[in-house]
Amino acid sequence: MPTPPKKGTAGALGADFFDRDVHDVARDLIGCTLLYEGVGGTIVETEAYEREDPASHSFVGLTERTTVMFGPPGRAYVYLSYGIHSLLNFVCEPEGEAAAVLIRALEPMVELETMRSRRPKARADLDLCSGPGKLTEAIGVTLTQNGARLDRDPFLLLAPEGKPPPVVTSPRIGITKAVEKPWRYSAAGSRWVSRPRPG
DNA sequence: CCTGCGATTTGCT
DNA sequence: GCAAATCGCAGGC
Repeated sequence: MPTPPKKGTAGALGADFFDRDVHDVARDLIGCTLLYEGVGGTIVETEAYEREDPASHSFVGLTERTTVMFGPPGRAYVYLSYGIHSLLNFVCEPEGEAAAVLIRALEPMVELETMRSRRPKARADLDLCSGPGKLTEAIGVTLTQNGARLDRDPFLLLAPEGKPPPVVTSPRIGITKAVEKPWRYSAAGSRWVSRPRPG
């Protein structure tokens, strides 16, 4: 059977990209372009969360909040952190599993002025998207996008145009369980990652 | 450069 | 009832 042509923009990442090991996805997302309503940039930092991972929301099993994580891959899992920040994750692995990649930092590339106006507290462009709560504020992602497909508007995810950058791993940030797992993935040497800097 | 703390809401025990 | 996948500000070195 010939492979049917893929719909959507050339190079756009579909559900098949996310239907595999969450660590492979987290690593391969570094260097990809993430746009939300035409605003965003290059992904430079992610973290992987597994089904049987004490640091993952999915560890407690299927609840109202974790329903999206247990659902099909290629969807957005957005939740409220510390009562204030919306954090954006990409659901991975087959339906019934529950793994997700947290998007932690972007290099701002498109619609810089829009992002600056949404984040007046950012003193420099380095502060626009250098954290999971910062980048959702900058690109405009909110809780209403929980469960939304990533392969259609208003999301646009593109594979790197050239060679993807080298990736370094380090321990995850802001968790209290499974703190030793090196499941934070960053573009090597990037100035756009969050604190503390890897390495 | 670093450390400490309050904001503010939800979800699970 | 409390901990939480964070951020920004204050204060000290």
